[in-house]
Amino acid sequence: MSTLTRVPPRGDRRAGIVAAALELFADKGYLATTMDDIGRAVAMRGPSLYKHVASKQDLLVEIMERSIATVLRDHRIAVESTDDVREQLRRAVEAHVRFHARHRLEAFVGTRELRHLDEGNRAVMLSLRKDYESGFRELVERGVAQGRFRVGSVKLAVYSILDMGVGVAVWFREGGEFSVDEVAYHYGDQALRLLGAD
Amino acid sequence: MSTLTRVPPRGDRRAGIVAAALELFADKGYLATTMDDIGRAVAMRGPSLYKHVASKQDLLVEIMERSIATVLRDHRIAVESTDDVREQLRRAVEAHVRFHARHRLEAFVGTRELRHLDEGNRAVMLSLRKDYESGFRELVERGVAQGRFRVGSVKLAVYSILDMGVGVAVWFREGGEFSVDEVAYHYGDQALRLLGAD
DNA sequence: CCTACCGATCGGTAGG
DNA sequence: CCTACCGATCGGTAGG
Repeated sequence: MSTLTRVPPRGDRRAGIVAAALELFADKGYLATTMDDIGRAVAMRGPSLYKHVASKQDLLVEIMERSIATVLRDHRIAVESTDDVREQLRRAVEAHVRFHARHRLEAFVGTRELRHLDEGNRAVMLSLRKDYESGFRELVERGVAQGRFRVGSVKLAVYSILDMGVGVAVWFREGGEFSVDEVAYHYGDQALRLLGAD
Repeated sequence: MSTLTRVPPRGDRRAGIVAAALELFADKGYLATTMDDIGRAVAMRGPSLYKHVASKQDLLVEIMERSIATVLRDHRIAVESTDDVREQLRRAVEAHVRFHARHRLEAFVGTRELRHLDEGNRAVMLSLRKDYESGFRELVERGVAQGRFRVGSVKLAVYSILDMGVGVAVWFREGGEFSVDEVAYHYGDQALRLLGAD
């Protein structure tokens, strides 16, 4: 019976395509990746992809939107999980680092392919990234106001903490010298040191 | 007389082309930049560039080689300028940050376009970057051995310090809130805090 | 989901 | 340093 044949549901097919695109965009770059490349990765011809996605650009947008949504959600959860600003900062940094270790490819594509987003999509993405940065800035400012952190410059401290987390995506390997948890813990610690936290 | 006419010397013409390529590669990316784009920036047609450079790839190689050579030289000078490991580390971080503030475009191209280097060139570049990283690692290890630094992990501390410096290239603006010197000083300070330096 | 194909782009060469 | 042009590639559409 036709209801028994294993036809991958529509959503799964599309998800597979997005996953393949993510891997290829991260590896070769958006421009260097062809629709044929993506098709080959999911056992189709390039033109067949258009039954599932509207365009190559659409794939990039979907990847980036999912990424930033995850990051923002994890950040919010971390900050709302406690009232102590020092602990909030630690958990926010840990969430930041966990994302960059677990979603290395998304992290790459998210920053390196920003310029290949269409005008409107890029504006939205940049604004969401700004929000994320602001969340950290407010956290550090509050810690300073409460006398819990001592920094030369809030702005430079925040950039430093975020950038060192972003860097994790470059070198982290599953099954390597450090587990995700270990890296998250160490980076939380380093961030607190950098902030002169009590 | 012909010796009086202002013909730009050969080297200058080539330097102008490399400079234009740097700006375009950083802005649009290597693949998205056409030889016509570069030509337009120096008031020529694309094909005319081939009188000065062998290929588009050559331009990328030249940009990257110059970059890494500068970084390695500045690092060496910083380390050789004193015997105190704490001061060596501070000066090495300052040199690292200065480079990423002053040569923002080179920094972008140097990391983001690595994958568009031909096999051989890429191997050389990766090896030189490894050398740079090793220089920092040895510095931190020596500081730890001398009891001057206290870190959870040398490796993670070095990655963190390097990555936060790399991040400077993203947001730094000449004439902005901070001067190059201020940024270099603050980052040197943050690195020492992160290392638990005495 | 496939083949055939369009229209546009691009690095590099020819030949002044 | 320029125009003309080659050969190859690519996103996307037509029409099954």
